[in-house]
Amino acid sequence: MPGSEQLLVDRIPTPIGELVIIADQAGKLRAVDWTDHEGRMLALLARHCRHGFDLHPRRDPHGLSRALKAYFKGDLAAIEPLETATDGTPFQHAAWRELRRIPAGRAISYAELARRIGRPRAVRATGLANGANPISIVVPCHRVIGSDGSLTGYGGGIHRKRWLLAHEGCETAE
Amino acid sequence: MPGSEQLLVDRIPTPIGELVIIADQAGKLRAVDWTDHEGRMLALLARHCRHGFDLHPRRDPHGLSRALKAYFKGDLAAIEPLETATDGTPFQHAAWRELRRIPAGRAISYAELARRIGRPRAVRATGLANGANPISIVVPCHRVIGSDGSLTGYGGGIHRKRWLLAHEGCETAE
DNA sequence: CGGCTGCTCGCGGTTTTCGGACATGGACAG
DNA sequence: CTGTCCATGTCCGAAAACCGCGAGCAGCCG
Repeated sequence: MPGSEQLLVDRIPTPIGELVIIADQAGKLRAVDWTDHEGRMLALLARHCRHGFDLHPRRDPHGLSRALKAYFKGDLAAIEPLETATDGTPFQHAAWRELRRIPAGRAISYAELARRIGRPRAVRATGLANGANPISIVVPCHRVIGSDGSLTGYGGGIHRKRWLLAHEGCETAE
Repeated sequence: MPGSEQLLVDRIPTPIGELVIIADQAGKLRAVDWTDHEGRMLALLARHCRHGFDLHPRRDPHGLSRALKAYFKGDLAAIEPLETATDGTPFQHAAWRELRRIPAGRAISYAELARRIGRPRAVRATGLANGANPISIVVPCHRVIGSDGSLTGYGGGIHRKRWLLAHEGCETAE
């Protein structure tokens, strides 16, 4: 079918569940999410690929799986150079770009994130944009927590957010 | 920009105004419309090419312009073998496919068209699908008229519909 | 008082929902 | 013969709902 995106998909195990990795032929990440939320992820993808897409299983596409495995083994910086390609509104892009500037081991509040993208009052909207992030872990939406230090929410489940922050050596309240 | 469609565009004069012809690299027609409705056409294209598209001027792409010129010179069958590639809903595709089965020189009613695609009661909807046709002339939406023989409507203007039907040797009321 | 808890309300981008318009025509009432 | 009503698919605009928040305030307890 002409015009339909040809995507590469791989799956890797992690201490907190299996991860699905989707890349395009240019080597850019299109989506990363937990297997048990695969439906939601595919729905997100489908919304942006109007012409449909084909998923081709491929071991370690463009070295992306290797990088993610390294991250889980303790090489936190392994995911930093990875390139991503996502659709989304200008507001969402601003939020996601800002997320990648948060270093591992740090966590900021939703209010702080809103401030950094120049929309200090769009606090709740920032939370929404966070939840719409198609690329878990690499775009570290888990590094944003409540102003009072509580973990608030996470698409993959709070326990994973807690694990990831601990893995990155971040002391958080609660 | 990766993922954006590369399209070829040409323009030809006709007795009833300039025509814009848009083809893809595979040689299939993507759109045909009158210059004075170009805005509407581009909007239609944009709706279906989410990732954007680039238009490259090209004389007579894949022989399509030549075929259309031949049609206007009297070789009515010249446009019949041309291949098209369009987006659209299943209902629209059914309508457009059925349109191409109407021979030059014939005109049927919206009700008859609705009957032929198996939705005898979706008469008005058929008119809408007709109006959403991106490929004027080649997909001959002008060959559909009111049950009482009146020309009803046409995206490019009624006068063009009348001219086209006369050009094809079709005697219509009004 | 000082500190903590819990509730309420406003914030703003995105998604969903809803109502209308339209390239018609047949049935039915007056 | 004329007017009215309705079926039917799709798009568009407006309006409302939805939330991965956070500040402000009342109430409660030592």
